[in-house]
Amino acid sequence: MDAKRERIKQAALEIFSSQGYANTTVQQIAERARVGKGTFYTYFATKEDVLTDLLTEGLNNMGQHIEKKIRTIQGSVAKLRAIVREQLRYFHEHQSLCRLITREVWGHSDQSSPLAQRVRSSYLKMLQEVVEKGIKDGELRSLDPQTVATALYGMVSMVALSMKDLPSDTALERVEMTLQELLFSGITTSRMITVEA
Amino acid sequence: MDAKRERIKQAALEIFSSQGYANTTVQQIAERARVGKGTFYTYFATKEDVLTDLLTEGLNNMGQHIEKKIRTIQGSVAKLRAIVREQLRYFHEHQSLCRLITREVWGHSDQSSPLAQRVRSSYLKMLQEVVEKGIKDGELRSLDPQTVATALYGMVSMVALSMKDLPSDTALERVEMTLQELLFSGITTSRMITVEA
Amino acid sequence: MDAKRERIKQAALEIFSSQGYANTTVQQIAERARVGKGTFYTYFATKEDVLTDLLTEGLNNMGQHIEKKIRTIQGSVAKLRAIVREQLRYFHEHQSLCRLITREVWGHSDQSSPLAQRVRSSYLKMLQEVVEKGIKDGELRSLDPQTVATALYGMVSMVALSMKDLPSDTALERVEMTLQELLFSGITTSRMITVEA
Amino acid sequence: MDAKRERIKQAALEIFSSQGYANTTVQQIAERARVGKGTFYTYFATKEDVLTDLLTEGLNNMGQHIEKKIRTIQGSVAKLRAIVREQLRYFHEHQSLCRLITREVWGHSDQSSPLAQRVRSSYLKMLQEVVEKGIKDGELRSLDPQTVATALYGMVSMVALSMKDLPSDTALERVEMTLQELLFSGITTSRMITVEA
DNA sequence: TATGAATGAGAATTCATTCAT
DNA sequence: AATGAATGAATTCTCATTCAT
Repeated sequence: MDAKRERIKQAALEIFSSQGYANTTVQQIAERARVGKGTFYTYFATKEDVLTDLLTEGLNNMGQHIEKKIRTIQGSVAKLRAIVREQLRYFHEHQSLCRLITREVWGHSDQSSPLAQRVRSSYLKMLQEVVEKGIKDGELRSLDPQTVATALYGMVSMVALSMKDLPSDTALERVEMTLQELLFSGITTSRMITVEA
Repeated sequence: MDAKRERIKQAALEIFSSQGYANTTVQQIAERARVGKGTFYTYFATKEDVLTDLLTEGLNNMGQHIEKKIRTIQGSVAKLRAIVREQLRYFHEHQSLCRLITREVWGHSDQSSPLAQRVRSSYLKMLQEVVEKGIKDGELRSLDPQTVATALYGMVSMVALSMKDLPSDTALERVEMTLQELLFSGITTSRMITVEA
Repeated sequence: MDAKRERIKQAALEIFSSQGYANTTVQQIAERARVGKGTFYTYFATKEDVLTDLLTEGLNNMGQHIEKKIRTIQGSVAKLRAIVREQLRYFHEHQSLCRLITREVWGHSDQSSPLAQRVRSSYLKMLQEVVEKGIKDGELRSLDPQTVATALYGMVSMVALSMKDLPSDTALERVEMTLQELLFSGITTSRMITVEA
Repeated sequence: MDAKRERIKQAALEIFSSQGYANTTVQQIAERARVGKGTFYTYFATKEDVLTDLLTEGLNNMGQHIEKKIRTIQGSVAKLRAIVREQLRYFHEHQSLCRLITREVWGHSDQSSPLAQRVRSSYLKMLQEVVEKGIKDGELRSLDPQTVATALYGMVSMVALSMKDLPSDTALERVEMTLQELLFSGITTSRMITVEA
């Protein structure tokens, strides 16, 4: 039964996300997954393994989900719009995952966790490439792509984390619109005139 | 000697930030602070107390630091500019604190940690008020202030976390400019025309 | 299929001998015997049962083997010679068994393991009887039979344990001769003159 | 208090010897030493560390004790006599140590435990040298020194293990005399005539 | 009969906290 | 005030044994 492995992962995700990885005991995970403590170790070699699994799989899934959505979209601006929309929805729907990534990936220094480093960059790299393309095509302003990608990611994920547990769909849409406006047109009423180097 | 208390706090901050709160032992903190393990408990009742201290004090300090900077500044846009600048510099200079907040405040669900809740909102509230004022004055577009405040915070802090350990001052300035441009004027070359409700 | 039972015993013996009983898992035994872990329990009720089986059977086999060899031999000295020769060869050929006996039988206090007690004495008793007969017949000097039997056993088995894994037959013969000389004629060049009580 | 370290070692020795290392829990050691379980780890890094300590120290002590005794003795035969006497008394007085060595040193294959290898040879080497000297001086017959040393060791230690817990001193003396006779003059009434190569 | 997934009792080890000095 | 030795609760992980297939 591979359903058991999934049950364990799901249980782990939920508890990790609410208490943090380090405060979670294998016992708790097993109980929530309704399996024996020993069974946990039939499916995962160590407690850390579930974490790794959850993080890589979670980010991979989101990455694939989003890539599929934007593949057919023309134009970098439109692509970025879709990314904001999808990342927000994904993290909103998988708030536990988002919290886990924030805690265990962004909350670690690169040196102390090579996993964090790896996981972090996989998704960001895609964002960055979209931004670079947009700049080359003249659709986007010439800003440092890496900074832009990170800022976009940070903006969306922290907003997702702030949303109360189950806001109505309209609330979600309003938040999304706010982020889109902010990101694409800026916060000011009058457009700044900037002379770029 | 109150210097000892500060030494302990500083030591704790550094180790918490690089290993995470839960993976840090009181022994390690004491060693780094060059005091005996028992001495730790002369100054703090529990290990968690240092964390609480660091988080509240850290965010308070940043809040006060920034409030002082913007007090004399006229105009909401100018104020926000200053906030972005100062928060980025503060988090860059205190990357440990930033990481700690990300881990222990944003990485927790509100329910599981009332402290997180409290700490989180104290700084955000100020941001939000500046945004609200700006909207009322017509300087800022009419976007949801809470979302904008959170987005701004997330953007800046994740960018701060991404900066390699000791970038040159010019690098810092370039990142700052990118964020400013992004936030105030948006990412697109052509201003979106949006009809607002 | 009773071959399976033997496969399991053989596998257990080898692993017990090299890692010790307590460090050996049923899993390892099953793997080495090329059966499923559950199958182990078709043939043995508990892990300890295999150990008991191996020890009693091993010592019994050696006992029978040796008794058969000496049955037709006349004279106690000749009998003892044969015993030294055969025990050395048996333990050399079954070094695993010898190590197991040393570990699990001699390495336990009598109280803690009645099995040890029983197993130990079965073979020693035979030795002792041969010695007693020899003394009565005037072939052997009047030394305490129990001590002599134990000494002989200890001498032979520790030497067997010391022999590198696969010494040539001539090496084995040289060792055997050394033991025979030592035991029968003593270590000194000049015969000690001892007045016996 | 370094007495505590000794209490722990003594407790460990006793329990290891009666139940075997692997069956002994740190809990049991701590209880018998009348300290908390955690205290055990103040003095020893791991459970294995006590074992190592006991084995090396035990054999070293015996080695030194015996070397001191024989240093002033002239003649190899006399030296060997003293060795038999002292090893027997030492192992009789420290039966726990003897059992521990038998179990954990002789009961392991060399490959599986480099410690065993090392510990085993340290004492045997000394024995062997005495034998070699005796042969060179013509006091001892020309037998393989390594085999003789091992045989002597095995003989004495297994006899020591067999002695009921607290035999009278006269019993001990009788056993000692038996071993001496056996080792030096051989078991037969008539001296074997052997032509040596 | 053969199997291996499931399980929980149990073991080593860690660590926050206490307390006597 | 400062210290570190002492402690036991708590945690991860192992493994003999059971049992449904």
